[in-house]
Amino acid sequence: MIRGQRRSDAPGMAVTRLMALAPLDGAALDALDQAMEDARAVRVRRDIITEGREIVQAQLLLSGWAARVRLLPDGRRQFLSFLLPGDLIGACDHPHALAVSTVVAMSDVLVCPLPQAAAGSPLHVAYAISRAMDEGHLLAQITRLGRLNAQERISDLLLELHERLTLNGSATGNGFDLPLTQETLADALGLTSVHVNRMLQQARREGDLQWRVGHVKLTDPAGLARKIGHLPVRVTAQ
Amino acid sequence: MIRGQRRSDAPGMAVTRLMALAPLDGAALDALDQAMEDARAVRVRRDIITEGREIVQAQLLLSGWAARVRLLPDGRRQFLSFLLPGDLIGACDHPHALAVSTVVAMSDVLVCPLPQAAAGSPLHVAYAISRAMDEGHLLAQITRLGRLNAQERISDLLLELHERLTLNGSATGNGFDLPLTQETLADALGLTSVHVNRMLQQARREGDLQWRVGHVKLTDPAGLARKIGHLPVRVTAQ
DNA sequence: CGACTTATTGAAGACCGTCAATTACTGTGG
DNA sequence: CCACAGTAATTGACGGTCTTCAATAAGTCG
Repeated sequence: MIRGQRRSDAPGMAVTRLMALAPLDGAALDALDQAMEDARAVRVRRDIITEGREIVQAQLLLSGWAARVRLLPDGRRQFLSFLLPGDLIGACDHPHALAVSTVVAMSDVLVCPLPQAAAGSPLHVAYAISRAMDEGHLLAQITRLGRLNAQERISDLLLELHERLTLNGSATGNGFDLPLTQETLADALGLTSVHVNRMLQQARREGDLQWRVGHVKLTDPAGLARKIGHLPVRVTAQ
Repeated sequence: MIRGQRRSDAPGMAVTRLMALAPLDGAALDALDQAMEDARAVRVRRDIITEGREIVQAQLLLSGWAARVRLLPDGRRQFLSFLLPGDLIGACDHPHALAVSTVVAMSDVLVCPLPQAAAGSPLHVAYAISRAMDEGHLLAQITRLGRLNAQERISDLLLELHERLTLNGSATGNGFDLPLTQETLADALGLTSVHVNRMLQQARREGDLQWRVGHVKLTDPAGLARKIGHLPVRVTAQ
């Protein structure tokens, strides 16, 4: 049991997400409950896993935001993807796996060991689907960076985050908490914070979104998605 | 057995790569031999799998180049990654999996069904490592597009391709065949073909590489890698 | 309150895109 | 063997998006 932090209902979002991916049976829920007993708190800005180090234990993000990130020798930084409650961390199934990217906490987070799942079990299916969605998010990120302009990149990322947070029950209608600075957004979108700031102002002026520090509200997600040709990630038929 | 095309030694590169990832036993090699009996030829520019369609059978690329690609509604195109002999196509392990990207043949290619691998078998390990490397390549692509300039993007991608082709035995020292047009390169690097052309000329002038249609020779791969801070993808300890 | 981070604004310029034309190629058929 | 079409590579002029470099305002926390 973690100290100084009650096992609140927040981690429920992680289970909500996994349930949305594949219907979990009692055994799976028990395994998750069990794993949560060994939850571990990681402070904002601390590494959860480190690039190039051996992965000793796959983990499940229970609450808070994390991000996969790469640092270049000269100090440039690139966020590869964001991880939300219910996302897997370091889940690969070969021996002596090295982390291919650092995972850093973007807020104070709670993680727990990822319960083992027998081949074919509901939990196993949920993991596979989760990994496939992760891959989908990476592909979306590549397309964003390669072929969208600044305005489109911002909208596209916010739409993705909104969809994902809706899936795990963290969004409130069209609004959601976004614990990211404009500089962080810039390092995710391949832009400078100055330009992100200008484009965000433009988006606000045009009525596409409302922005308070730590909170975003999209005026019309569906309309915005149509406007920029955004498609949600889908990895299974029904 | 495929018709009109002898089962040449070319597919051997695919086995070479898988062997390099994990030492395969006789059973694995037999399974691969068996699968190659059902090899299928796909013409350049044809889809091997199509985004959004259900994946009926994972495949192994035996010879030729393929690429994962996304097309935007307005005609913009983004290549997500390139696939070389020995790479897996559509290998995901959840039911009713949908392809998250189209895979298109960049040259005439040979593919075969991916042999089943029992959990824990050498083949299974090779697949897992291959998938992890694929992910590494996607992360590298994100970093390229997000934080490298045009010159660095070109060098970084060529270095990656050189490393991968060396792994499966397709490179000849510092040179390798590159069946890509400058426009294709542009759509992979988030640039225009005009700018790729100019940057390639600059790289040639500065002595970094030689470029003939369909063939590249890097003057000093290790030096170039140091110069732009390129790191090869590594996913296992030793 | 004071130190720190984050957001905002302005001016200047670099990098890369767009448009359009020209020059190689490559393969095909007469 | 050459004419031809189609694709790919190359070049030039110009413009826009985004960056860089400051500086200032606003917010946060002990």
